[in-house]
Amino acid sequence: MAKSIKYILKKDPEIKVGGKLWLESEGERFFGPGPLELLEKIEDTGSISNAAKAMNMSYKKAWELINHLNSQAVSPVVVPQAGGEKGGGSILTPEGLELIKYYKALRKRFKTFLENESERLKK
Amino acid sequence: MAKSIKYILKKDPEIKVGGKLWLESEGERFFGPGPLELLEKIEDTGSISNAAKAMNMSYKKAWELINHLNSQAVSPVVVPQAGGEKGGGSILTPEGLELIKYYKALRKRFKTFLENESERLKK
DNA sequence: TATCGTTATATATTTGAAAATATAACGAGC
DNA sequence: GCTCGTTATATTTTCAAATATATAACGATA
Repeated sequence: MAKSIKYILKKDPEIKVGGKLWLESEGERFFGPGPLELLEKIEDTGSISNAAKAMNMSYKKAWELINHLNSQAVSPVVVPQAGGEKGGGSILTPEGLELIKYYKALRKRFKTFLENESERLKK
Repeated sequence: MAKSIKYILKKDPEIKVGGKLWLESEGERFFGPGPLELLEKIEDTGSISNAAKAMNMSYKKAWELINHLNSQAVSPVVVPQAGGEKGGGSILTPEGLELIKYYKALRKRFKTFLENESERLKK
């Protein structure tokens, strides 16, 4: 009789089931933990540029994430404004705010899944 | 009233929730899709070396994965034999086979989770 | 004891993704 | 029309991760 998994892996240090979630279109990922944080920081700071700085991301990468993200939505989740008062900035649309809300709820359900699976590994 | 998520993302091409799962110890991953495939190939081919070739992985990386994996188990999941008939080889222990079985079952439950979440995104 | 292809390990090389850098366009407010 | 800091974009540089290469040890079999 083969041992079940909980007798195979070490108990100390504790072993957990970890994971990552994202949204994808045609196998290409366009939203996950990184873009979530970026959206939140854009909301906080008012610009892609400042948001990128705040999370130690290059502006280029941040801009590409936002650009790609916008292309997957019916209408943009971030609206850029080049030029203008203080040089411009970017704002989240209601759709952007809803996306944040959705992903956080999804993440919570995933957390529960991972916790349940990690419990299974224990005696 | 804000739109719900299903009115925000494009319907075509279809958008799905994707993800990845692994086993971790102290935040360090030691088992996931790659090691799973490697174990299966070791079972098929009889050696780490051949298994690595079969999946286009360098021997070094394969050896490190196996070494790390063994260190997380109470007793080894792969037993190496350097030297001997045909130069040696490696065999999976019953624990190794059980680990494959466990991970595949876990992956199936995760697949269900992802499918349910992807359904939510549709009308 | 000679052979075989493997395990085990160290070092050198490649390479590809990320970051850094540079530059132009933008447009409200002064 | 000048200034500001942003968006937008191209190019260069960096760096870490992966691969490639090299070498020794292993041990059953013949």
